[in-house]
Amino acid sequence: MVAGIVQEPLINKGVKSRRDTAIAEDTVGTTQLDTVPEPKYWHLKTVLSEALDSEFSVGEILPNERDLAARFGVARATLRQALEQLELEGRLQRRRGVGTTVAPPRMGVAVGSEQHTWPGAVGDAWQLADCALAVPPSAVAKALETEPDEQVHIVRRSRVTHGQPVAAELLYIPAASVPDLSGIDAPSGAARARGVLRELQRLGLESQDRSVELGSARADDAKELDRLPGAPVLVVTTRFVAEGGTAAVSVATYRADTCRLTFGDAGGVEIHHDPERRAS
Amino acid sequence: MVAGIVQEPLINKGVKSRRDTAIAEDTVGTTQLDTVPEPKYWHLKTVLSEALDSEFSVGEILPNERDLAARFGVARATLRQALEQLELEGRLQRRRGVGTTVAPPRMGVAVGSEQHTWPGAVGDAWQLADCALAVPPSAVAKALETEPDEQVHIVRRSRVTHGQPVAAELLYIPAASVPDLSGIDAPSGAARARGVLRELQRLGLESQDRSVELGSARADDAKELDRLPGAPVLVVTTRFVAEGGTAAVSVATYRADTCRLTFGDAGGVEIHHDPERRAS
DNA sequence: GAGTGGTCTAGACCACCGC
DNA sequence: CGGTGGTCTAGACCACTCC
Repeated sequence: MVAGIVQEPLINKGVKSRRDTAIAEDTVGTTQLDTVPEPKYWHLKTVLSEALDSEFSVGEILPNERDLAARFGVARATLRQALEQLELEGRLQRRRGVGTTVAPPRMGVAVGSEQHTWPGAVGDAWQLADCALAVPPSAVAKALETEPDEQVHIVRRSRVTHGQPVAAELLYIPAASVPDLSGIDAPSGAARARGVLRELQRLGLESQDRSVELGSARADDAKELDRLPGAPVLVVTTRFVAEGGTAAVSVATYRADTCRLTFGDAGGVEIHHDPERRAS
Repeated sequence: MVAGIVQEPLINKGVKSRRDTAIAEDTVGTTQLDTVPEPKYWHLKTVLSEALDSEFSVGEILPNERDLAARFGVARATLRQALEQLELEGRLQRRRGVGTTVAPPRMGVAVGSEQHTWPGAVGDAWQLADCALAVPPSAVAKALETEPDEQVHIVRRSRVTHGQPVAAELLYIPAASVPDLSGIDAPSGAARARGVLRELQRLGLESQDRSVELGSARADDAKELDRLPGAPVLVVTTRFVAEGGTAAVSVATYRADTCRLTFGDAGGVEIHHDPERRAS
């Protein structure tokens, strides 16, 4: 669409001008009848998105919010609304006290292959944290078919990819699924977690089903994922079926900003999803 | 946790009090040292979430934002931050000009069974809309292994569950995948879409892989999904492999607020995910 | 301490829905 | 038309990070 002509930068990085390319000028001549006036933050998001494509590279830091807002002639809250959307789409990364940087493309994270495996099988991507005995949330208890006040083993694991934490998981395992824990000395910690998973793997896994939904990070997950509480996450719930019943339930919380969950036979689908260009 | 004692309502629905149960009083005696003062909107979200559980039923409408803000003694923007989170988590539904209502639990939406099938196979959940010939976005072109400026068939479909639109899809099919379209008269529309899919189904499907990521609704998708532009969506990208190459790519946009995507052997996992009670 | 993003306020006006 | 949520403003202060 844009011809090969020299373009004014959408954002003057170094120098501070009164305002850079006022929004009112719109992007080129939109020729659109003002039937439905788009919100400012939406325009802004589009302009910023294009600027990110053409004028910034991954990891580069943007001007701060106050500057950007002034340059575009909008209130900071309005600018922030645009930045929030871009962050939600994985285009930006913001860190308090540091600044806003251009995010790398989302990484593909494999979530379960066709062949069914128990958690903790060789070569899986998870790192054991610890293990405790506690009453699960009622929704999980129902799936496990345990009494609402019955304690189960809860194994915490975390997943790191490319040196970055991407997911935190809670694995709920009823005592009935791991009947013989006599060989395990450790009362808690990674050693015990390892032991519990080893016992679990003795069962024959019949099937597993999974669901994915949007959620927001609880305080503890947020901390582990190096995000603020409330950050958007993809919650992957897996039910492991063995011997006719639910042997375990896993609730894994993935960073929605940096992760693209991949399923299926081969590796990841290599389509980097650019929201502004999805249509034909 | 809450004993069987009579509780003050967290929200007085009918009557307007100066403010209902000030936030400062916190939820019961939290006994927590004020080491890390939680943001107001986070407290608010918790309180509202509990109120939704105990005092409201699905479909019930909440007091309007100005009232609620006044009752809790916060600015409307702060209240809205809490409501936004609850909407993101699928607990609330807000409609401009109407009000805020309590959302039903997210519906499980099956996204592909273990056995691979072409889109348009008998009994799939999609409804054909139309078909056009156009140049796909570059990311899709790369996955299809077509030239960047090569036109492909683009079939639009939509998915309705329980009378509600849940997803909009764009199916990209290179001309090479459907070599013989001679039997199809219609130049466009649902009839042509049907014909193109029928041709596609003649190929042997070898495998398919899928990815899921968070996105925000484009204007046209938003309209079809009955949401505002920018609404959070789960973008499911599927690559269909046949005869050693990519025969088609599907980009499906699901409403993140109302849908829980389910995968796997059996039906849906029946864990309704309540974010506030995920931990033990 | 200086600079960043995160939270919060108290207003205002607009777009939309139903009556 | 009145009432709803959606957008926007111009401030303020706070929490955090880095120097």
